Amino acid sequence: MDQIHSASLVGDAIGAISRHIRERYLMPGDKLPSEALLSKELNVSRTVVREAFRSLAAMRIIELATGKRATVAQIDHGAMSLMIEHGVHTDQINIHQIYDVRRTIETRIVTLAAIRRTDEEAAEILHLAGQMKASLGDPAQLMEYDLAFHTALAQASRNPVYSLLIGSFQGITRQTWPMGWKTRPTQAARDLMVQTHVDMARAVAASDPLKAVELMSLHFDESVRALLTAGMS
Amino acid sequence: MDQIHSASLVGDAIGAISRHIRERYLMPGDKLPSEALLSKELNVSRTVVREAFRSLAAMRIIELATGKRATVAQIDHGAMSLMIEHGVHTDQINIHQIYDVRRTIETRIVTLAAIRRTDEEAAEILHLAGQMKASLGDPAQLMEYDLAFHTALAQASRNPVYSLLIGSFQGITRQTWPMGWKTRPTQAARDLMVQTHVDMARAVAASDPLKAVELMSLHFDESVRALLTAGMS
DNA sequence: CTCCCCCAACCTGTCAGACAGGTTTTGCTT
DNA sequence: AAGCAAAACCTGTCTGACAGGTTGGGGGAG
Repeated sequence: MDQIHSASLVGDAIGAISRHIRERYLMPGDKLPSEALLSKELNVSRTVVREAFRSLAAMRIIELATGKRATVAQIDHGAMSLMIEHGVHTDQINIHQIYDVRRTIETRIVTLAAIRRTDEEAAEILHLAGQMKASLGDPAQLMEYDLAFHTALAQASRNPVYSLLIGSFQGITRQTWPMGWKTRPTQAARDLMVQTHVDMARAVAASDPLKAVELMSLHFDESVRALLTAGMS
Repeated sequence: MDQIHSASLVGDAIGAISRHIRERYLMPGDKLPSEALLSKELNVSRTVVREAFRSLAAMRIIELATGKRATVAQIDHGAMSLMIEHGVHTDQINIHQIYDVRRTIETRIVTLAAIRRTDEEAAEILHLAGQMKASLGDPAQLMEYDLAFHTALAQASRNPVYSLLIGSFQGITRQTWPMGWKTRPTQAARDLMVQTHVDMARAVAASDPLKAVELMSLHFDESVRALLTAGMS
């Protein structure tokens, strides 16, 4: 019954299921075998198959739903977001390090967005910047439009890896954004922050990557300064 | 016994355990309660707690080991690496998109590395570049030194998020690297590729970020061209 | 002949209990 | 006081059971 213990039955099952997906070229939405069938094929109990499924679902490699069969999943930032948050909460990553990465990739994103955006995307980006301006009195709402703005830019870059990364930082950004906002006490500072976004949207709409990058850099310079003022070492 | 079904018992348990880590400020290495205790506290079966543990372990938020209690884990690129590979295998991400991201972050990494590297790190980076040169006849070995070289640069950037990202791309790079190598058929092309790394290592050791960035850009220009030649659309 | 509804078969979510190892703690012996 | 061995504890896996969600197909109504 029991063969050589390579590592753990669950680990082996994860490998077998991954291989199954790869070898059959399964695409997102395609169905996987049922737990019962896999447990028979792999000669392990349903418990083991279930734990393997859970592991893959945690990484968003597959998707589970009650009653239905497991399916191959679309890439999604949920898992990475949790991992990043965990890193920050356990002092393995700090906010400045995240800002450095965001600055690096977002300057690239905005360049690509200015070059590749469709007209619909340009309109959406302009719209979101406009909504930011309209939400100056409601920080929580403003933050959501801000996040949506950067997500839309990533989308317009036409590179799903950038979307994935921006999404991954969204969770932790949501927890630190208010800190930066509070340190922009004057109306002028707040107007500037929002205006920078509006101008950036216009630069992207005008297909002017250089201008867009300049504004993105300005935005991050300003944000990092705000965080420092807030006492984040 | 059964209260309102928020979503799923396992989902709730994952939340409860995450909260436990956060609220008690647990750090990597700290122990979590046993499965039996958690199942009693959360009023669920051990099955549910185990599946929650597996999910968190898949995201490398906690670490499991037989006999021992679960512990809080250090951030690690294993899970992200699998997610990226899954994205590529299911045609949701292509190699060029990954190269664009790598180029973007590695030019930043090499700048930071040139500024922040310790003398030990500089020596290690020079050593790895030297090993690449010595492995010109053994592609598999050369690839490993190449990967180690870029990992060492990320390390020297002193930003764990860059290390995490570089590590995440390593799995898929390992699967595509040989393709690029084969399209450098002449000895001159291969020498150039390795020499670029040696020069880059020297620039980092000399604390010359501008030169280092220039070489990194050159390297990626060349790599992307190689991939295109290999017929990667 | 077509359409719709409902049921049977299938599938996942959760529980309880059991047992084989690996790990830690305790307490006794020397 | 140091060291060792047994007891207590813990995780990995299996089995069997049942509630509830999902789906395809067959039969009846129109």
